[in-house]
Amino acid sequence: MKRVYLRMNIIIRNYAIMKSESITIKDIAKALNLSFSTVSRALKDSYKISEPIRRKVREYANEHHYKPNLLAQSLRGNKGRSIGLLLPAIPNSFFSEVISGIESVANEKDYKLIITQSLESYDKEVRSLSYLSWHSIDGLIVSVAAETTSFEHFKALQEKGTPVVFFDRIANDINTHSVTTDNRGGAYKATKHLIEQGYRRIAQITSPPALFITTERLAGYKEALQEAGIAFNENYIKYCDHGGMDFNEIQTATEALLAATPAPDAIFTASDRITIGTLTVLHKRKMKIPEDIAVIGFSNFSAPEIFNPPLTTIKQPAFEMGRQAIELLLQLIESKRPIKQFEKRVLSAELIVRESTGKNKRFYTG
Amino acid sequence: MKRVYLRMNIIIRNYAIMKSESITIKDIAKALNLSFSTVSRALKDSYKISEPIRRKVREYANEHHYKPNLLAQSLRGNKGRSIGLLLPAIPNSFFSEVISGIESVANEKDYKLIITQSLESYDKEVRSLSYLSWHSIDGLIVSVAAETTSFEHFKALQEKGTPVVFFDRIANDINTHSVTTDNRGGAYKATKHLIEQGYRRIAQITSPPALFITTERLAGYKEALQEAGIAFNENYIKYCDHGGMDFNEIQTATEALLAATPAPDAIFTASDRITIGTLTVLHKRKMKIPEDIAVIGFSNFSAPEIFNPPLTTIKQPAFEMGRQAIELLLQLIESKRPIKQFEKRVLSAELIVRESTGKNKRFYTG
DNA sequence: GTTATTTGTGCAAACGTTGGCATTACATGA
DNA sequence: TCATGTAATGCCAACGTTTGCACAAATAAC
Repeated sequence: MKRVYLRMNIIIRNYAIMKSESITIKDIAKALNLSFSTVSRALKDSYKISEPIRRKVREYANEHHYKPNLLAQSLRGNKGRSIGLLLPAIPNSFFSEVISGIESVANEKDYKLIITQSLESYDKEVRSLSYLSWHSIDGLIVSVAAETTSFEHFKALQEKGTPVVFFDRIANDINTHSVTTDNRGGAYKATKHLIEQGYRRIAQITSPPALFITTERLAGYKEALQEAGIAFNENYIKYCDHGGMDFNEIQTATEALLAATPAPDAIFTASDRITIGTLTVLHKRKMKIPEDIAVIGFSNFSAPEIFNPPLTTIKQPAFEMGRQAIELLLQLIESKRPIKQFEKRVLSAELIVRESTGKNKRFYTG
Repeated sequence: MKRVYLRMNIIIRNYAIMKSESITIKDIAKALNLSFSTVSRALKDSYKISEPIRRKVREYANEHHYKPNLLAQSLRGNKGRSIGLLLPAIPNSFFSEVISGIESVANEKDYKLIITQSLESYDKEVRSLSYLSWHSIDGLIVSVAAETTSFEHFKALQEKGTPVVFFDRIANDINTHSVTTDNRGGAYKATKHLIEQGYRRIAQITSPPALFITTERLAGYKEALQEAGIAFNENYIKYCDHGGMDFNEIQTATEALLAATPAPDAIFTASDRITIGTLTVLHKRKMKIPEDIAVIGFSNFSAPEIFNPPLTTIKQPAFEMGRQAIELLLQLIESKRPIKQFEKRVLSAELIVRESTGKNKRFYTG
């Protein structure tokens, strides 16, 4: 009963906001016979205002559903209360989940989100950045494009005073907050798991070598190999320079691996796009997984268990990553004094074992 | 050679924009000894301005990378040059692709996108709407939540003068532009395909009955059944009231179908979320697809061919739907006189046959 | 009962743009 | 020559907010 009442209340209030021409500070001032500055101050108790007036103003404002005009506030402070978001691609299980995490906080804190996608292209990334800058964003959240090797454009923005937070694909030489998965640890877990399952010739199809995530994942991979006394084989590492935006790139990589002698007995794919591409090629070639070759993916698929076969994955906490990225950004935006001590948050990745990495039945000792 | 030069050029220009404190109309006016109104008018040739002055202003503006302050323009016109986007969920293969389509046009036309998700909840939808309204959006693109049965909140916004365009899940009794898939035709194709493959007891797990997409899909389904002389069986239709946000909902539906006598020999799932849920349940029960039961999905998965088994789908043109939705919206926003004749665009859906609907080998005549 | 100090309030400018109106200069027609 | 017309430009207010400064009134200190 009570619940219904509350809900109705909310709805009615919202309707009112949507319908009525919204009132301004001036209206309140006129109605209450005050100056607008007093009203403004009463609303945000920013200054010494007597209690009775403050109350009167608040009450009137509430009753009439006063909402500050965001456009005016923006113009005044030259702050649009908006956050730029620059990422490789929206329709991507990982990034769309990150966006969702970011959106959840942005809405709550009344920040607009301006989303742009680089589609892994350096040029588009630079263009997007100046676009966002023009829209006077208060801050930026980025995951850099696969093609990007220089980070000057981010530095330029930062020097102009716009706070930047990187997630997942970070620009390592830019000093700011960042949130990443424990790529090294994740790759280590993945590789170790494969070794434990009896695989020895473990290949990796991954993002471009210039990206920090790539080197980290390579490091974790090497670490696990070394621990097991397996020699590192350069030929088993294939890079996708466009982050797999181009299927051919993945196909070429996969086929090169299959053609190697000896061919790998397991593949570690570094992103969902790459995983899809690789699996597509393997299926096309009628290869059995894991009998012919095992596959493990760094992934964010919503249901890897319905794949053929159910895919073993290293799952990244995408939603949480988004949440934390925007939290860090808001911290930078809203802090009074400039922040110099930056946080590099590392979220752990989880190994979820499914069938694509079943025991290697043709175990060998080579 | 030429290309490199051009590219460098773009980058340098963009850097300049990002670095320098951007100049204003006043700066130009001062430098050229003109009044701001003249400068303003020269820049948008809105008024009679002599050619030499126009040229001088334009040149100066270009040289100094003048970009109008969007915040100021917004305040003046009470138009934020921003578009609200309200959809059930961002991390969803269909919607994220739609967003991508919308984004591609929005960026090009310098519109900000304010994205909100309803998570299929009516309450959250209403709240999102007033949130968007507060942010003085110029227009709204919506796909309504599964829970929604009343559309008053949209009407309120519309009456306030904000143009609205619906896509996919439309509010049928609101008079405005919309873009949908040919749901009826798609469902017809799906059902007919199943029939042709030898299935007779065809079930449907679908969205709530209040949604237009649901009734349309049901209509197409019935049409195909009737054409084949198969009686419609109410028990074979299961609705997911929360659009499948809750896995239990799907599980219950699927299990109810499997428990029916006679159990269906094929299931038509109406969205990716539902498809995932249904397949998960079927796999958990070790049912073979299509031997034990066939599955076809209304879908937008990026790679249904790597599923177990490769999934037959009715594919919706999601990106294109997004593009058309925003095009229609911009048409409404930018039109001088009020538009009264509304367009209901219907994009056709494509049947892609894969293994999950292989021939029914235990063909029967019942 | 003066003079400081505090407390509360109002005035006005500013953010960058735009557009109505006023003004100027010059040309046209009677 | 004077009125009228027109083209080009300038002036100024407005959009809604915030905030430094001024000022009045009330309180405190001497």
